[in-house]
Amino acid sequence: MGRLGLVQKDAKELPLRERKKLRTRQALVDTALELFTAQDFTTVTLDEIVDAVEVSKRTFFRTFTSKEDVALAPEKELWAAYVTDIESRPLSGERLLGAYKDALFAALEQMTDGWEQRFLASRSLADRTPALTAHSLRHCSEVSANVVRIVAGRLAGQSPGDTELRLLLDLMLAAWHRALEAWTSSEAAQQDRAALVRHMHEAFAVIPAVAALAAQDG
Amino acid sequence: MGRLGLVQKDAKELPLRERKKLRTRQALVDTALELFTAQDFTTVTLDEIVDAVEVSKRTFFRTFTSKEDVALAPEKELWAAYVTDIESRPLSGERLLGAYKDALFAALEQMTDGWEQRFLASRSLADRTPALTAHSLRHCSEVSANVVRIVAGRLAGQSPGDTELRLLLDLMLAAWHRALEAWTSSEAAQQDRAALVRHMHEAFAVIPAVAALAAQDG
DNA sequence: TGAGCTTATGCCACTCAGTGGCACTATCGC
DNA sequence: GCGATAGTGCCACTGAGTGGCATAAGCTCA
Repeated sequence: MGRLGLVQKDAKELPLRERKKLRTRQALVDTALELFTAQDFTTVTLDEIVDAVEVSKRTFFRTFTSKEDVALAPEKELWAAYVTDIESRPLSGERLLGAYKDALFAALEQMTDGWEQRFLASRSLADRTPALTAHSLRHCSEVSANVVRIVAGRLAGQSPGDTELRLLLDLMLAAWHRALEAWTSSEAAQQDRAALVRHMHEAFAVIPAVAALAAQDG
Repeated sequence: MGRLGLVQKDAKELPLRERKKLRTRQALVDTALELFTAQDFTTVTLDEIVDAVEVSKRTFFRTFTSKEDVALAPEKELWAAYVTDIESRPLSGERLLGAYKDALFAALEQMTDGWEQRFLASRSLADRTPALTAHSLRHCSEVSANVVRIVAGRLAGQSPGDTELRLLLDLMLAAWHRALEAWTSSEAAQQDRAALVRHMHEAFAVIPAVAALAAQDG
């Protein structure tokens, strides 16, 4: 579909300075995830990371806001694509959950090659590192608030209120988190993107039953 | 109903050493919330807090795990009561959402006098402090996992699967967070416990509509 | 191609959260 | 009261994150 080609073209059109910045950024993410995976998020020190990449600590903090930030870079990439997709996606009062879900599948598809390995490493780390869990949840919550603001603006005044929009999104995100859990805890051979999509379908398939349970005692 | 009397009796029966620990703990929470509210979570330094309470920094970290921990103490208190309530609450496969909700109302009632002021301060801080938002969400997520483990064990094998149990709980928690948002952003005169309960009812009342939206596009 | 502007980087010193270790003091059980 | 058993204070240390300033690298226009 030429997506990758487009990205390369974009990259080539970027001025040298920007390309260098992106290159060190990518190097930082890669080596950080490598070191965190080999050892552990808490034991790996920032100095080890910047020494390995041969940049100063100062440069690290101009690229990332914190040690957690670099470890969650793949996740942030995904959510950025999600927001972009939602912004340009046709919406209607009904089939909202469908739109929420479809945007996530679409965002997933937009990730470049190699993203899934980084994302898997990032998620595995987050599952066993409290500090990363916390940062991940906060980012997710910020994105949710943004998405609801966008969607509410688009459906201005129409059918579902803001609270409904948000609860529905949170419900989908809850399912997404179950899917992630299943994915990261599955055997290594089943940790590619297709498997993640399967887990997402399974988790989303549970939602109707939950809706029934929720409806039966208002 | 004599609940408060019981608590006082319990406190009196505690050995002196324990009572002292509780006293400094309470002093730390109170002054920390005071200072954070007067200034700001990030600008208030740990030394200021421990100087005001006249304990050493070392003692602070024997009582709390982090600076965030002390700021979220009222919230943790509530969730501890929630888990305790769930553990001893009769459960059935149907009316699960009802049980989740009722346990929260029950936990709220068990909080001692003065709790709501501390909780309000804590929540207001959390709303405008990223680090606190993150820690709060993580704690909530850990409690969720625990609650589902408990409930799943009690309903072993029965009707709803673990995923359904978790998604339903997450849905309730999403509503709870909306209620909190409404409560903390309301005018000061409407920030007592009764008002919080009203906001909870309002938020929970939205769930059926969300269930309908979720059911219509599986 | 080079002068001059702009922007990223490196380096240094600093603050502050959090930890480990050890001596000290207060409580408890008898 | 007298050992045993805590909790506390003090001190030195690591490691994350920030501010400031000099330097180097990339960009722009002649």
